[in-house]
Amino acid sequence: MATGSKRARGGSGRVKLEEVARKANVSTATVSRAFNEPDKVSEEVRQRVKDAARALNWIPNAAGRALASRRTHIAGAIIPTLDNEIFAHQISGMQSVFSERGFTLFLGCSNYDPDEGLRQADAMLARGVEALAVVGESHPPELFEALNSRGIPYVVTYSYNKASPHPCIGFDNRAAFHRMTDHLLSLGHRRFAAIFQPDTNNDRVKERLRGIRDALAAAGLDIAAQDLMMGPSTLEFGAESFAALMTRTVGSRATAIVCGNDNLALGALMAARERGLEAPRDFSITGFDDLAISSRFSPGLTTMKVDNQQIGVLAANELLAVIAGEQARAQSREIVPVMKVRESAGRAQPR
Amino acid sequence: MATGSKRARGGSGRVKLEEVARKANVSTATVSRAFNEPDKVSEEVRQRVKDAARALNWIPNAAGRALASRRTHIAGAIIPTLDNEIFAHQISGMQSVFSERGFTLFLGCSNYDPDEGLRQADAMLARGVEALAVVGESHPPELFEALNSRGIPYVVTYSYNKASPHPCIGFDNRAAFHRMTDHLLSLGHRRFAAIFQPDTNNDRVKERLRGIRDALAAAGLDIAAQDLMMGPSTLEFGAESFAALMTRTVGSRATAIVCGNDNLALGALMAARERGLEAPRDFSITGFDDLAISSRFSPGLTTMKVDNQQIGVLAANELLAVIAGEQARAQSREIVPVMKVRESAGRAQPR
DNA sequence: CTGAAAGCGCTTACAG
DNA sequence: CTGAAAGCGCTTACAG
Repeated sequence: MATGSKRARGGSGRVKLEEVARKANVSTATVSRAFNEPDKVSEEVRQRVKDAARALNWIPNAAGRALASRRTHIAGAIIPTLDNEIFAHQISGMQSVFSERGFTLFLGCSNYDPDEGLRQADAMLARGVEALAVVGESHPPELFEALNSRGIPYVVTYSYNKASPHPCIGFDNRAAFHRMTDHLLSLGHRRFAAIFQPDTNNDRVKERLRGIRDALAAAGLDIAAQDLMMGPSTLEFGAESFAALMTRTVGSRATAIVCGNDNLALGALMAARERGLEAPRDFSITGFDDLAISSRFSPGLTTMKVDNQQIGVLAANELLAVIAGEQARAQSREIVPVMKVRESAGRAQPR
Repeated sequence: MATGSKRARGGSGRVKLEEVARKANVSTATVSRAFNEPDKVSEEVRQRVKDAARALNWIPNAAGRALASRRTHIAGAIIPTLDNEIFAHQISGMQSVFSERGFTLFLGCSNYDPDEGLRQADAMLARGVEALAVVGESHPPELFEALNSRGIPYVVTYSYNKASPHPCIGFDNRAAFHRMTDHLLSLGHRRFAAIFQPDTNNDRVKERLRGIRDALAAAGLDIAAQDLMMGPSTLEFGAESFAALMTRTVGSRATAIVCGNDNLALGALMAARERGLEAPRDFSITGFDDLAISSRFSPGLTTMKVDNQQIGVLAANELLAVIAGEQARAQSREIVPVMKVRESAGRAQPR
């Protein structure tokens, strides 16, 4: 009854630092220091405090701590979807680095809807994330403005673009597909088709298509409108698209099919097998991602590999370096995809 | 200089509720109510407050709010790994439900290390998660104790076990593999092998193996020690294991191979193809998961499908119901896997 | 090395 | 319907 509060505000019920202080016979300041700046506390007192904390099973309340210290030790990541292992691997890499450094990770999925991405970013900002990673550059300007005006360090992942105003950790999607197309050109192909995932709100896909077109243009070629199939990134769509492409008469049919990813290419290869068609005898085809199955499939799929987990690791490290004040801004890092030449793409057959 | 604080404690630099109140000419209490209990504020004042907030680009500080209200609007999920699409889909389902209800999601991966899972759970508890979902029951007792002693609602996902002391949202792994084994028995198989992922710290895998053994025991059969291959859940291990099993002389060789998941089964099927062996002519094989490729593969893979996204959705809804006080405890929900009978498992061939 | 106390940015019981 | 003010659980500048 001595110093009871005048208003009933029932606490959280959790043990609080004050109780630890009382039990250890020290001030609250000392308890705090014992955990956050241990060298500033004498060996003996430190031990006493830790014993008391353990005995009471105290877990510091992060809200109180965050309010007082203006640190949350929370980082956030926003990806389009977890249904794609590419992004899952990236998150996995980030998660482990952050966790190791005492950061907990918020995860948001935009489902390729920029507004949803913005909403989730706002929710994370309100909760005091100290850094944010977002996939790609296709986001509302408000998102980057919110980050910049609050001085929250961030990186764009998966895309890499020299000219970008944002720190990027990823690879040059355009250059990668330019390279793949050059490979097919060097095999003698002159007639190209493409099977792609949708490019709505997706700067990576747009860049990939541009890479193909750049390479073809340099050889005086292009992809005809009817030879560009765009749809869901499923085996089914890969298969259907392949079937559609093969309805063209042999003379005007593409000999090389560039797919936006391995899944689409594998779907096409399966459809081919059902029709008795074979790569590289009857056509050539390429993918992107180098899924585990792509190398073991028959024919082995020519594709490109990107270490997505590493993208996540690098992104987290850059963000942590900025948070720690080691650098003013996240630095861009370019990852170079590795080309995997296998049997699915061979020399163009004379017709 | 009038009421300046006596101590320099430089704030966060962010706009705060107090400034919104000043601009709108109301008290801080009114600003808070305008957002959290709008009916308690007159139409006109509410509008004035919202305008002021917008003009100042105010985002509420979640730490302050959490401290005062003892609500964080944060939930957490701990899964073994994101490298498995099964868990990625589950998280995806949870994420979207939570996000819709104003909750932000912490994601932790234990990498099948119970201590790491516990550490992440503690970090989440310190940050005030209002609910937690964990995959499976293989966790240190401290984890569940911490949850229970703090009254944090939780669910175990993916596993379902009638006898479990925890609320479970998932399926009965043992029953599923019992069913699959019965299917193979009904096809006349009497000699079984299994290719499985490791069962360390993994109650789901242990239950699956038990399901197989239960079904076999009922038929007076068992799996010989050398016919149980256990290793990484990769195509490679599936392939190697198949090769190893096929080195046995035909008479003592398994005719049915039960795989712990589709990936292992697909690896085995690929190895078979390389050797000129074919299912179901030369052997029968089953998987679990029904990956997209499993139905299109040739032969189509007999397997079982679980809607993992739905598990995530149900888990999030249960947790939200408890948080909202609609029920005292999360309720268990059993999902029933759907059997997909395809060509890879056929009648046992006479030898 | 340690403590008394102010302050972090909100919410909410109380009073009107 | 609105406001004055206490309080949520910590950290930290200041003083010793």
